[in-house]
This record gives sequence, structure tokens and C-alpha cells, in this order.
Amino acid sequence: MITIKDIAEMANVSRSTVSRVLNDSGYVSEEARKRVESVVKETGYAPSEYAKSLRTKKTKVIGVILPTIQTETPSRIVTGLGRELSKHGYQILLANTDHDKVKELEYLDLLKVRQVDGIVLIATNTDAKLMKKIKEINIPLVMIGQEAEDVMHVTYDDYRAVRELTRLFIQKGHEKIAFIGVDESDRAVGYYRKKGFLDEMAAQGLSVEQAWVQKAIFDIASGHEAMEKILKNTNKPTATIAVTDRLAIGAMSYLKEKGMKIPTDMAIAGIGASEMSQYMEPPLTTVDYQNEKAGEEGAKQILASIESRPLQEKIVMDYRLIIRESV
Amino acid sequence: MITIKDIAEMANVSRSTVSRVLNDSGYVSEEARKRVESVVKETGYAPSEYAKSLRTKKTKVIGVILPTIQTETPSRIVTGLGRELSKHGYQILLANTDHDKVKELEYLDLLKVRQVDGIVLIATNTDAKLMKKIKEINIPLVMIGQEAEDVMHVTYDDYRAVRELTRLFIQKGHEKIAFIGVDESDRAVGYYRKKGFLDEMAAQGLSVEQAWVQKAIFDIASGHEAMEKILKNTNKPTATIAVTDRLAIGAMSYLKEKGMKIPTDMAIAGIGASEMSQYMEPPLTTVDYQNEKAGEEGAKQILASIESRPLQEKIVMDYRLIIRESV
DNA sequence: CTGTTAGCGCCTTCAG
DNA sequence: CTGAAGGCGCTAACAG
Repeated sequence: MITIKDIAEMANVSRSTVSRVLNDSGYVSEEARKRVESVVKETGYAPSEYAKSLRTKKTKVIGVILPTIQTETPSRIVTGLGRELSKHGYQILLANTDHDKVKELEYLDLLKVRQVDGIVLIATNTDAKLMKKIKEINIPLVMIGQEAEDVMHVTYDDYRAVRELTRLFIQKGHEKIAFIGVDESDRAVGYYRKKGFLDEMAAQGLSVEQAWVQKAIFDIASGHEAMEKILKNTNKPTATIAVTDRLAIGAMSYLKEKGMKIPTDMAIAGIGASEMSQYMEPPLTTVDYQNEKAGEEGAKQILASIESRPLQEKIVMDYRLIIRESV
Repeated sequence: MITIKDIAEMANVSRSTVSRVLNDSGYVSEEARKRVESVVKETGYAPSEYAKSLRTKKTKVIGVILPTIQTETPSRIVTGLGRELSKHGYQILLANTDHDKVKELEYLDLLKVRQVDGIVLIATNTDAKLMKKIKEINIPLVMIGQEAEDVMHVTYDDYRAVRELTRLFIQKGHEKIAFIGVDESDRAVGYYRKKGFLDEMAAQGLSVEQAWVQKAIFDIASGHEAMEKILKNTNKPTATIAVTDRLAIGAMSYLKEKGMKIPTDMAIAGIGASEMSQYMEPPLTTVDYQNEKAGEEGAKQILASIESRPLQEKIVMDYRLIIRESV
């Protein structure tokens, strides 16, 4: 392996001088600079990031913890993160928890050991243990997707989005509306989206039967089951809001199996603006959360934090309703 | 920051001894070990990976270059890679090229500078420049998805899979079969899948009209357009093979717009076993390539290569036809 | 069994 | 403007 020492010898200067031209720091005569540069070019030398990190305590690596990369939301966020970070010479160290909360904690430690300059956590929960660790970790960290006190975060406006979606249904004349949600330990998706729904229904003086509110997990099959349960009730709703597009797609597949027409027998909407949503039959009404942009914003936050520049503690992304034929 | 030196002092031993207990190497008395371990526990000390890497020349990081993480194939591969690598204490450094071939080359350099222990390249081309760089790079590397000489790789059996798919259609009585492919610079997806189709048709003595063979790009809309072109021809095919599920889904959406029935007016199949394929109407016939497993195999290869253990240069994954109502 | 010593490759004073 | 020297945190001989 070729090192700074080799370059120094070949260019007939000291290692310090080589370092200076490499980092554009301090004074270097034109002549010396040229000699060094040409040697660097010839040899294709590139300084060791590891040795550099050891000295400077900067690694130019951001750890990203996520629950899965198999669904569109985190994938898009990572794409946004990567785009922004790479502009500034940072790389992403990936930590996939596979939805395992224990791994989430372990990775926090691991990334600390790896001495990443910052951590981005695409969060699905805000458990006490997790929050405690986050506060102890002492590395710039931003959470995406969940809000939390004293932690920088980028969130979506889950509450308002779902209220607006609910209002849309009501404006279309629906009074009996069902809801497919997820566990409330996921505050953003489970709690706030549900609250938005319930609050809007209450505000409009509409009541909600218990059987209309189903709890599912994050996959298509679960949406299918949830719709089945909703329709078992004798008092049947005429519209359903699902907290993710995949749940909505699952629900639609059940409706179609039973020969029910969308939106006439049952109107339906999801959240997430998945690619598939527009190719459903009928095309699915959904909410675009601009996940890539959220990733970019998260990246900007973490970079600002690393450079201890002033920054916002909290960013709430805007959303956009995409109204299609399913309502 | 707490270092090995601090631990040594607190445990009243030398740094070497601390290092020994940390790495379980050499002899350490029970007593000393216990003292060190308890201090480590109390302090929560974790050795710096960077300093360690500088010494050992091992980083326990694998660079993964991919064209996008927004589609299922690479996401699944990365999931498989991550699962296997993390078992062995390796982390993934992500390099997303965003389908940019120039970035692909740059990342190869960057990962070298970062001194990753190995590189996994989820490849979409085998351009001369790329292959040249790969051969020069001098770091263990495995390609996934494309075959190449003198480079370890994991590939799918594209040729046989498509031949079998074509045969399936023919057995069902189809004689006029269309094909939606992609550019042949992608050898695996563009060239071999097409060749499988054409060879099987020829073998069965069936002719293929030029308009039946369309070239698309990797998205749903492109599949839609391709089907439109196919149906402009006066001699209309009765079945279509698309090289990806998304292309097939796009093609299906066109057929539905035109009120054509699947599979009676047009049978259709895709490749990739996407999650959506089973929720299409009708459910889409496709080929499962076991991408996660391919990722795991790739991980095993790269680990073997890093440890210079004997290994296979080449792995061809098995595939599985998933026959559903779309044919 | 344990401590001393000598770097790994780089950056950063500090003199000159 | 430039070189010498020191040290980042760690591991790996090598003596004891």
C-alpha cells in the first residue's frame, strides 16, 4: 500500500508538505505543490480515511438505522439522504433492524463504536429505552418519522393529513367511515393518524362503531383481513381509510373478491403515494408525504448539527392529497 | 473520549493486557481478566474501530454499490446481504448510483479509499470501463445479477427461466407471443432474457413479428407504452412476456384501459415475484428469483474471498415459476 | 502470564 | 514556505 511517506519521498518533500497540498492548508510553494500533485496523479494515491479519522476524529460517515428497506417509505428516505449526504462527501453506513427493537438499540451502540459523525434513525417507535439511549449517545442524531422531545426530527403531518382525508370522505357524503390502523406504539402511524380520524369524525358529529376501527400490521395481507373484519359487522361503513397504501391495497383485494365495487359500495384511501397506488383499479386516493425530501431535510439537519451550525430542532413536512377514483 | 489507556490504568494493567482480554488473544490471568472486564463494563468502553483498522488493515465494512434501492430486487438483495454480513460483524457502506454509470465508477474508487474489506456490486451492465476498473481494483469483489469472466458473481438463470416461461405459454396453446424487454447493455435482463424467448420460439418453430418485441425501460409507464405499441400491429399476439413485473403491470394497465380481458384476450407474465404480483387482477404469473438468498450467497462469497478460503467463482441461483391466473 | 516498545498513516504544532 | 516531531487509539512482537 502506498502512503503519504512514499509520496513525500517521490516528490522530494516532507510528509507535512504533502499533507498541506492534499488538504489545501497552510502555505506551499507553487513548485512544491506541482511536484506533489503530479506524483499523486501518477501513483493514484489516495490518503487513508482511517488514519485520517484517527487524527481528525471525523469519519464522514453517517449511520442510518431503518426497520427495512423493502418498503417504499424508508427506501425513498434513504435515497433522499444519500443524495444530499454524498454532495458533502459523506457516506451511509446501513443498519437494517428488520423490525427488531433490540437490534435497533444494538445498532445505536455499534454505530457509536464505528464513530460515525452522525446517526439518522428512521423510527417506528419512541419507546422509553430507545429514547433513553438516544439521549445518552452523544452523537448528532436525527429521527425521521416520529417526533420526540429534545431530539431533532423530521416528521410528517400525520394528524392533519388524516383529518383532511376524513373530511374529504365526509364532504363526499360518507357518514359511516372505517379505519385500518396499526399499533399505537408507532406514534406517528398508529396514534396520530388514528387520532386525526377520530377527531374529525367527532368534530363533524359522526359516530364510529368499534368494529370499524381495525388494527393491522404493515402488510398487504393484513389489510385484507382487516377489511374482512370490518364487513362482518352488520352496520356496514361506506368508506375506509387505511394508514398505508399497502393496507389499502389489501383491503381492496378483499372487496374485489367479494364482488364489491369501489368506490360505490366502498370508497377507500391509503397513505404514502406508493408507485402502485396509481395503477390500482380504481386508482387509489392517497397522501404524498414526499419521503425523499424528508430524507434530504434530515440530511441537512444532521450536517448542520455536525458542524454545530444553528438549525431547526424540528421539521414538519408538508403533504399533498392525491385524489383518485377510489373515492 | 475514553481509550484503552484509561481502561489499563483503571484496571491496573498494561494496555496490552486490556487488548488481550478484548480480543481474547494470548494468555491473561483470570484475575486480570476480571478486573479489566469489570472496568470495561462500568465505563461502557468500546474500542475505536478506526484505530483498530489502522493497525489491522481490516475494516469490517463491505461496500455495496447499487443502481437504486427503490425497487424490490436490489432491496431484497441488500436485505440478504445485510443479514448474512451482520452475522459476521460486518457492516454495509451504501453507494447508490441512481442509475448513473459514471457514479458507479467513482464509487468503486471511493470504496477503495474507504478501505472497505470487500465490495458487492449489484450490476446492471458489464461495460468495458467498468470491467477494467473491477479488475484493477484489487479488493475482493462480487457482482450480483450479471455474469462476467474472472469476477466472482451470483446470477440468476435468466436464459432458462424465460425459455421455460415461453414454453409454458406455448403449452397453453399460444403461438403468437410478444415480448417486452429492456436494452441489451444489461446482459442479464436485456440480452439473456430476450435470447431465451427467441430461442424457445424458434425451437418450437414459431415465428415472432418484429413489432411483438418491444424495448422498454424499467418502469410501469414504459410497460404500458410497450403494450400499446404491440397492439398497434395488425397481427396481434395472444400472450406477452415482460422481463419485469413492473413492465407486466404497466402492460396490464393498458389492456384494462382498452377493455381487454386477461388472460383470454391476452395472457401475460412477468419476472421478479414482486409483492404486488399476487394482488393484481388477475394475479400475475411471474418468476421468483430468490433475491434475498442471492444476497446471502453473495455475502458468503465475499466473506470467503476476504478470508481467502476456497470458494466458487460463480453461483447461478435457482428460480421458481409462480403460475397464476394471468396465463 | 504481563509490560515495553514500536509502529499503522495521517495531521498539526512548532521551529526554522 | 518547509521539515521535524509528536501523537491519535490500537495491536503485535518481544522480552521478561
